[in-house]
Amino acid sequence: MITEQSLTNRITEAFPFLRNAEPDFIRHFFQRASKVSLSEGAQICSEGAECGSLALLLEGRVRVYKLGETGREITLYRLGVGESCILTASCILSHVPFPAFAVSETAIEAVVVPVADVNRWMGESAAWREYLFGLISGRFADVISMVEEVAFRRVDRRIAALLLKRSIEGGSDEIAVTHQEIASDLGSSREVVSRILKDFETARHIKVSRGHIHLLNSRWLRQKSEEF
Amino acid sequence: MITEQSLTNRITEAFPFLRNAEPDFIRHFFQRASKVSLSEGAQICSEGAECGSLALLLEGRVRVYKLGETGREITLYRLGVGESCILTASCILSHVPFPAFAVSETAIEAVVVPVADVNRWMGESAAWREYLFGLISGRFADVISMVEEVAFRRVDRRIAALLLKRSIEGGSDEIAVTHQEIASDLGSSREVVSRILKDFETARHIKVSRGHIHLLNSRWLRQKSEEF
DNA sequence: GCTCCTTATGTGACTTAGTCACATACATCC
DNA sequence: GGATGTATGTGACTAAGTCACATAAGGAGC
Repeated sequence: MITEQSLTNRITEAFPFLRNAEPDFIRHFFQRASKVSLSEGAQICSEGAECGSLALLLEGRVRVYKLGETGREITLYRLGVGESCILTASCILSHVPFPAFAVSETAIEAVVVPVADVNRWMGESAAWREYLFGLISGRFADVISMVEEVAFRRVDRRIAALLLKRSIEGGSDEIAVTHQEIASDLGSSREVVSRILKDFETARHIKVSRGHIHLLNSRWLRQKSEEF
Repeated sequence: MITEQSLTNRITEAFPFLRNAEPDFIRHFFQRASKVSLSEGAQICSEGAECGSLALLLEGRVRVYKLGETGREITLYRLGVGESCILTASCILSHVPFPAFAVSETAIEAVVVPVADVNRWMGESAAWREYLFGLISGRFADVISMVEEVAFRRVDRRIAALLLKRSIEGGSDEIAVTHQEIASDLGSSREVVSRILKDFETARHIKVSRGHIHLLNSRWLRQKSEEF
């Protein structure tokens, strides 16, 4: 049960669908919700696990990824504030085991609600239903474009796109990332990433140092990322 | 509106969730539904299209696929009797354009219902809700395992698995498929498939002829497909 | 400052996959 | 039985992934 005014305000801020939701639903929601915190790097869901509750992200970022038999990884999508572990929801609602891993990339605060309520509210609140459906479709689309990426796009272009995205997100042309992290994001391998980054550097489009990449020529990277 | 007894029976047969659904919902469903037929090879949804209705498959099979800029294709999943173009549903419910192509692989009969009802019934019928959610999660899981396949599994193993699956589905060790079709299914290219099939044939595990593949050694194929 | 240690990165040699530009083979329809 | 369209074969090349290492960069502790 969440009652504290400042917290309910924060939650309503992070989840705008609550503004337009049915008063009854809102009341139930805060009655049944509780708040949890997790530190960075915490395993949130493991492959095959059954989820007993749904977490709505109030603060922080979560990475959902697949792990290959060879140890390689690929990021399916990320969750930010206002989103929720929708794969969890999907599993909850259809009683299917979770087919991936989820891990916190930053410290996290979340609002959690029990499975039973997630289900019940589907029938009671249009706002809740639309919120969940919107998330699921969004992630579904993410994963589909991931298939497209992996199946059809060249790794050098995908790396260029990733560097740009990170630079924009971080608001700086200096980004803190290791080659391994890039590889795990893209589902490629570290050596391949290293080699391509080296090529970029040789052509003076970036500057690499241990754990950091400095973008020197974003225009070129954009062009590269848009080829095809 | 569908009233004919034999047809409503057939529909209830294909969509068991209707058995346990609320009587009111069932009545509305048949009131608003209509039947359509499509021939093989018909384009059902195109990338970027907005879908105005939801189709529930009564007979036939649909392939949903992505098209790469280079012309290569990859199958995301297939729909059979009792399923429905859930990507459509997902797009309907979240007002997002359809991110792929769907085409009929056989002649098709389907029950279609207007978007507005799809939405409204979500609030009115638990059975309907569970049906749709079940489908979405199922497809979501399909696409996720597709990402895994493409990112991590070797093409020869994927081909072995595909041959076995087709053989089992068709109930025969003789399957009618071209190399191009296999490539389009897996998101690979025809030459690669041809070469791998040649290798399989040289090792006497299959026999290839124009448009057909004969499995000679299913046990070996299974083993191959299960490596990793 | 200097060592130790962990983690990050570099590299060559090799295998697997995808591309391009063709050549050939097969089926069937007049 | 030749023409035509589709299916398949092939070599040469580029891109990507794997393996087995070598090397280097930075922090912890002294």
